[in-house]
Amino acid sequence: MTAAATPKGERRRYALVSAAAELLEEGGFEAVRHRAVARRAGLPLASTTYYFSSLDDLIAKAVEHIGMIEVAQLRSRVTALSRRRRGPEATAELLVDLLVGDIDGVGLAEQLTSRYERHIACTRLPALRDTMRRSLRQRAEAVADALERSGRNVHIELVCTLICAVDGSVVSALVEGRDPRAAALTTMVDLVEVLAPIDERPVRI
Amino acid sequence: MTAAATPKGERRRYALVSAAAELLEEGGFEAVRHRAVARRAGLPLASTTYYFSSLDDLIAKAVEHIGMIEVAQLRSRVTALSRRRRGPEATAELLVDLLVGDIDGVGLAEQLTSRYERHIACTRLPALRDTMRRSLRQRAEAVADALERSGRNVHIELVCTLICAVDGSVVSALVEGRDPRAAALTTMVDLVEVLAPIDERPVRI
Amino acid sequence: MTAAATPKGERRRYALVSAAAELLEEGGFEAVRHRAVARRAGLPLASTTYYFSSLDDLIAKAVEHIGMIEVAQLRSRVTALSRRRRGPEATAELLVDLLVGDIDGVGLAEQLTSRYERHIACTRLPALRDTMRRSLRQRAEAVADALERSGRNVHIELVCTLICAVDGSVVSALVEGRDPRAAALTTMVDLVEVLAPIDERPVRI
Amino acid sequence: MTAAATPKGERRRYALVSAAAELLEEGGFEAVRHRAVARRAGLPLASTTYYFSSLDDLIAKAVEHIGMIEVAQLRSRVTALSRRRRGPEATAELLVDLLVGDIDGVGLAEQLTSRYERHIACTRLPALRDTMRRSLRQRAEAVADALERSGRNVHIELVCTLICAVDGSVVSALVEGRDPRAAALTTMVDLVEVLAPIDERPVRI
DNA sequence: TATGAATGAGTCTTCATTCAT
DNA sequence: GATGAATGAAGACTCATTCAT
Repeated sequence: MTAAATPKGERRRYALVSAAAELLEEGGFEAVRHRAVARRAGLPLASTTYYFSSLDDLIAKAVEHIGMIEVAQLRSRVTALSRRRRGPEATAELLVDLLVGDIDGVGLAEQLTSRYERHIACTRLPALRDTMRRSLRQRAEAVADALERSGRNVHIELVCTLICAVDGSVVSALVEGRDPRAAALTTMVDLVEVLAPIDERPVRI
Repeated sequence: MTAAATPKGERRRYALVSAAAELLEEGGFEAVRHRAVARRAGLPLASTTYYFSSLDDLIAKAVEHIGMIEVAQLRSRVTALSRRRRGPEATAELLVDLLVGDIDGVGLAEQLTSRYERHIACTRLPALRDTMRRSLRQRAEAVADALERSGRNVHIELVCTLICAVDGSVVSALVEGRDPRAAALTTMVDLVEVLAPIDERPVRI
Repeated sequence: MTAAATPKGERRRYALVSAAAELLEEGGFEAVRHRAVARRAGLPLASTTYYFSSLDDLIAKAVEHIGMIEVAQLRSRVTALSRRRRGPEATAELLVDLLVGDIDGVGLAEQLTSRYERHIACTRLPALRDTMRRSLRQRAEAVADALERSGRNVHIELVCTLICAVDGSVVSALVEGRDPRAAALTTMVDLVEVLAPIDERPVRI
Repeated sequence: MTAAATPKGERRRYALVSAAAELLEEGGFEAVRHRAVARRAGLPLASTTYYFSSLDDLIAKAVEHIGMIEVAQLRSRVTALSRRRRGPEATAELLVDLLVGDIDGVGLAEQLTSRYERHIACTRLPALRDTMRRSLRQRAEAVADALERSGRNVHIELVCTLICAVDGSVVSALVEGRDPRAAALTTMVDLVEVLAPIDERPVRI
């Protein structure tokens, strides 16, 4: 506990969390092992148990870490939002861009796989639930914010529903080996009637 | 099919697959271990490698097993479809009943968790892909069949989109700790405009 | 025992011995396993224990098999002996040709490795001793025969000594990764004074 | 070097290598197993994988260990060389004493068996090659040194040839169940003409 | 504060052999 | 006569965690 207080300790904690996060994205939960994390972080094996009470603890921190990165990335995308055409199709595109864009250099499929692995992991690892819940809420808020900034109507519940549809179609695409973005876009286009009220000036629903 | 009819070896294979499937549903992929499967099946450890070339092979068979059970269950539900009210709300309810109904005694949440774990596992374990793909296709077909039998219009692509939305909302509910059925129903209701053409007599889309 | 009496049984025994011999040459003693032999012979696993009392028994038969092939090969070489130049150098070459020639398509190094593995294996597996002893004696006799046929003097003890020198230099070459034939030839040339009396008409030693 | 001086870890490593070496000499390569080594060293099973990256690694270290012991033993013999008679017979005896003397309490036949097992093992286990090569070179150098110290002429190539002859005759004796020293001596006597120049004052070859 | 050392439990897998048919 | 089925024992190796320093 106090270990984390030192600047050096803080740096090491971060290095370990960061390494664990990388491994988590690359190889799933089973790839996050004490040894692997220590090696990736370039730190001694025992540091993993010194800075974290258990492997589950370290994993939890890694999940939180990725969640924060994802949200930060999403927010910066929202901020940088360029002017877009209006209309449900543009809305569909906007949502897909926000939700299925890759964070950085890592492969998109790998990133999305990891994302949904973390989602369902919450059921088996309840310790992750709060973290994930917060991440999901922040994600929804960021998407809502993006709609607002682009002069659209925000129905927060509807936004959640659309996000679910995107998530579902992305997972489906991952199973089928299809392109996740294309799949999500198709899904959104199918839901054009639902998108309409978001896009219309005079809210009517 | 009856125990007496199947030779002993086949019965043992089945016992192992069945045990592996149980463990998979109860504890996820990492719970499926040679020892655990053998113990659950009441068979010697070596029988797991005698009947299956590797643990991955056994896991693949377990995934296939669950997939077949799920589809069979879904089909029997479709067959037993009671007369329902018409209207988009009834359609929503129908879809949710079909997609988020529990198979048997096992907990619903556990069952759904396992289902989506198996979905995303395809990315890391490509050997599962074909099996899962087949299961998903059969699921979609069964749902389409249900719509047809209940005198509704079938737009197969739209059906897939709705299934994705249900899947996404179920996963979301699992993360949040909410009731998956309720969540799926809410989502469907949000998509009532999309459901409408399914329900209308004269196809219009 | 009686199993071997049937023609079919005899054929199968041979197939198993032959398969075991191949595996022995290719991968050493540890490569000879029930499963591997059965697979290589295209016969059921249990046939390996049906036709042979144990794996050691099968190995012994395989060693004997290779020994007989080696001797037969050597004898045919002796029979086919072309007219050669005289002189110690020619004698050296003759000996090396006979002792370090490869049997058939298999790699020479692999064959020689297996040969000396079988030699030293006798100490750990006394059951092989008689077989190997016979093979070695027949080898020495065949070499002596070759010398006689080519009009040279035969000192059986000296022949054995020369054979030992060749064997030693071949093993040495295998360790060093040098060409076994070249190494053996060099050794023989070093022993030219010893070869001289073999070659001279009037025995002088 | 003393137990007190070496840290505990080093002592354990040594105990394991030493145990592995013993097993290697007593039972050949297949006797060197994690379990057996740990039991022999009186250490927990996991220590074998803690100190050595793999069993092959441990075996390699054991082979190196024996090689160093053999060379050290040979060198001490060379140093302690008593005044000897001259003449080829004495040279033969000297070579055999150096090359076929037993190291310590262990049985001579067992020791020699292990030696040649290690020689030919290099072909199947290339990782051992460098180690063995070094051992063999050092052995040849030590023998050459012995000849020099006893006022004899050294023809390094000839020395190697004689060593090969000794090695070959020892292996042959092991197969036949004859006394290795006697066999080696006989072989050397057969090569008396070759030994002569080594023994002669004025080098003539 | 850190960490090298250590290990019991458990991982998947192979295999020689037995036995019922 | 022949073999599919079966399994206890052992194989190499991994890993989360503890502990002494």
